[in-house]
Amino acid sequence: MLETTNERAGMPAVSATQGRSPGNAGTQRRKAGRPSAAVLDKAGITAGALKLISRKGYDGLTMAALAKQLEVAPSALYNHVAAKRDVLLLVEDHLTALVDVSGFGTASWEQAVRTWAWSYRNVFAEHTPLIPVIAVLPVTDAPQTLAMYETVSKGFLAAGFPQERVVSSIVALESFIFGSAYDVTAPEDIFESGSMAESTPNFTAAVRSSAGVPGRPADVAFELGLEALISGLGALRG
Amino acid sequence: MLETTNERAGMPAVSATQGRSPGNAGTQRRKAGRPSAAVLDKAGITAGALKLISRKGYDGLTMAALAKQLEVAPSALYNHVAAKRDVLLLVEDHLTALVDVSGFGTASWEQAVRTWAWSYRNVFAEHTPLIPVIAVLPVTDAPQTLAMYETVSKGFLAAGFPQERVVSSIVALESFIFGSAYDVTAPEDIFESGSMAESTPNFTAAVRSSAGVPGRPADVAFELGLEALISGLGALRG
DNA sequence: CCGCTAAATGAATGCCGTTCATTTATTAGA
DNA sequence: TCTAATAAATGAACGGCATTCATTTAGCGG
Repeated sequence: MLETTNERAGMPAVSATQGRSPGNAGTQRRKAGRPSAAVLDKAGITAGALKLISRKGYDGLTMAALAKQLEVAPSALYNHVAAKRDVLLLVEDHLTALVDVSGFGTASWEQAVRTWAWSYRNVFAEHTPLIPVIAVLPVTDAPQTLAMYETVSKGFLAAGFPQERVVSSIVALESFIFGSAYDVTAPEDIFESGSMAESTPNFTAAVRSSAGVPGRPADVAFELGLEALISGLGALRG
Repeated sequence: MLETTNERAGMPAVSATQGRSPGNAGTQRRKAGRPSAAVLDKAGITAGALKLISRKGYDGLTMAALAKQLEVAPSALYNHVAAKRDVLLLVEDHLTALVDVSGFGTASWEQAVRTWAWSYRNVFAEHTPLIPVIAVLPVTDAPQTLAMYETVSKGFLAAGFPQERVVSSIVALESFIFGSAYDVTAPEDIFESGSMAESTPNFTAAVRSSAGVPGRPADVAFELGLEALISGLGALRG
């Protein structure tokens, strides 16, 4: 629980320990037993996971690869997390802190929601494998996520939303945001009907004419749905 | 490559082939080599996967378990699907055919969308592990899915939607539907803030007052968002 | 000083998707 | 009608995965 941020500053401890034979590429082993300075902590694990994700994607995020990244044996990770799910949780909470909630309290409700929703979608579009985790995640375990909900709730209440509709309104928006995050990852030709085009004339024509609309398709659809939700939900204010 | 559709009609061939000694629990071995009557086909694999999913959930859907369910060696499956992803695809396309599109052509656009969206959400709420697959799935590979899009597109066009907005409107609705399907699976106490309740007074109060609203929380939020989308998108008709 | 606990290693486990060589049956073509 | 190609099954094997366990070592509290 300490989360001592200091030990994450420099190189991992092993780098100072090794290098006795110059020219060794840094693959030197650490002996068994507890090291004098702790090598791992949750912040370091989070940082290592993020680096691994950005370099190799979520397929590359394995406990073995994460251990290697941190220059540690895989089993050492289990002194700090109970399972891989906990690593994903750390990453999720870290990312949620990046979502822009600054509009609440400074801008109109409509504009604050716009900023928040676009930011939220953009952050998780790069991290869709986390979405199934988030969906089942009790907020208790994710303090930053809880903080985000607090700010957003306060904004909704200040805008005149009746208390009992705040959570369901946020959930509706969030559902749209998560679904739209997936949409960003879809391949461009996802709607190419190929050989069955003749049997689906209406859909095929609609897809064709969509091609002329400026902007990324996922952005166009998100804009459309978000504005519909904002005006529809906004009408329910007291 | 044949994909002879006829062999998909009846029960999987295995049911007719086995059980030579009645009372035998079906653990009988088959010799190596091609059997006279084909044991596997895509319809049988789909049915086996669905049975497995309903009994053991998606964690229980492994290639080994599926093979056992179909009384076949695991490697035999790879004569019919290239990878496990293909099995999920078969399941997805099967489920999409269960989505109710009957409102399009018979009811108002609003009512047709309502029926379609609720049905779509309910079907996939039980199958959320498919959602990441659907998101990346080119429709070419899923004929039933393509058929659904055709019916829905036709309904939107008939309701007066400009052609170039049909696809993005459907995508926006679908994003909301997929996100909401996840929401159904969330545990009841997902918003219990626990020990941090004092630092999140607005959110905690909102969660408390939500408890008084009748209906399942996921349903309330879905209703709210869906009606907002219907009125917001409906305003864009020509 | 001594024992407990924390944090590391390294070996081992069981499951998973997938591949490959092999066997056998069907089918197409000369 | 023989024959070669192909299709569909078995069974053994593979590498990778998350996770567990015994062991070693270091620091801390009584």
